[in-house]
Amino acid sequence: MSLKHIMLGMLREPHSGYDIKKEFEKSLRNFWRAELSQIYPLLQKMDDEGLVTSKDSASDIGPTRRIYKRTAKGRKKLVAWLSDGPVVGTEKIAYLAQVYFLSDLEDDARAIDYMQELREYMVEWLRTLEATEQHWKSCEPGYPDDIPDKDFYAQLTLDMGLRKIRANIEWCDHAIARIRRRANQSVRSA
Amino acid sequence: MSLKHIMLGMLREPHSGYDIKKEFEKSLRNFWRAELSQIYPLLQKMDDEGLVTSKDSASDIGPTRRIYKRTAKGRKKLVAWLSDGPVVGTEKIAYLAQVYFLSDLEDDARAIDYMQELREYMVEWLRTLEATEQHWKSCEPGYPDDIPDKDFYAQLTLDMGLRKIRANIEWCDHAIARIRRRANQSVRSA
DNA sequence: TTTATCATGTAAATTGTTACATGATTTA
DNA sequence: TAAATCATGTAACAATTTACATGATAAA
Repeated sequence: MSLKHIMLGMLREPHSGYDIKKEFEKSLRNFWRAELSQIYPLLQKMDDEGLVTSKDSASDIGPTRRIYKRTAKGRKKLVAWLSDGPVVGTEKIAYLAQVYFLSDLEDDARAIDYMQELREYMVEWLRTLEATEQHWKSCEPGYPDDIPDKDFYAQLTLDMGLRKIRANIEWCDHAIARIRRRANQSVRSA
Repeated sequence: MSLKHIMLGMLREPHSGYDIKKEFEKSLRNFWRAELSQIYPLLQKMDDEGLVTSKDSASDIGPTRRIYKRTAKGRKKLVAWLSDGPVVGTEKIAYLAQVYFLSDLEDDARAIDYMQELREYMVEWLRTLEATEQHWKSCEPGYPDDIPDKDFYAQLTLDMGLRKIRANIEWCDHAIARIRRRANQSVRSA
């Protein structure tokens, strides 16, 4: 159960459910996302299990916020998750499944359209990652290596994001070129 | 709902639920997986919806197989899915979430262990992908571009897998080197 | 004779998404 | 005055995983 552990990671500092959602949108969206309707009940459950504590905090601009923070037990649970080693082999990448069956479009032009749309999405994504990097560079003087541990490991995932997305764009370009070359050749058998 | 469409892709040729599971293990495991307990009920549902037809086929080595094949309606549904454009932004990569919180181990050596274990997994994965490529190369004379459409698009996903996994290994190496460098430096603030 | 493979499924639990419900404050 | 943001949640549904259940054949 990754979400629980991810939230335990975030709750090193006190956060509300709303905060957690924002953190997903801002920093983790490249590898995980969760809806408020999943976050709120899970926080309550984690409270019941003694993994977090909660306290109410009045807000001047909205309703009372419920602030959670992990307990020693919660931290131990997170460390156990990390110590168990990498959680791998469960990734699902829908767009690759689509590419796998792209021949069913029975039209090279439409396959190219698909790959171009995918490329555009990746380029857009790269832009946001590069903006994030730029922001870090200007805020943290020792970026990327001489920064606090917490930021350093976060930067590692940003670095992976940048590498992955650049590899993806290159792949799209190669794929489009290859489909074009095939399309320009004489008629092939299906 | 991607699984339904993926199965419609597979059911271009007649297959049993058992066959479909094998296909996941053999060819799609890099970007999707599904259990038999999900496959069987979904096939029945798709039959009810008129997306596939089924017929029983006696087997000499086991129980009667139920063979499914997509209908014209099923194929249309698949084409609609592909035509809708890339399904993106829903990927969940648990190991990146772990790396993000690796500072909670509060021990560089254990973080390095983690990254090394991740690297080993990736190397193993690369080996299987390279074996797959080798197999194709020796079976299909025109590999990778002068092969039937269906195989060509499958090869595109293999190519992406190889690129991605190689980028991952490079990233692991860089990450390990960076963690080591930091560990050897003087004490830093958390 | 035990284990693996073939082949079907159901049941229960967990995880995740979409829709619904409320109400205050701030900005356009 | 309408829309966005703040902030909480519940309900219903969909997707996925894990465990259970059966029984034949083939290989070690």
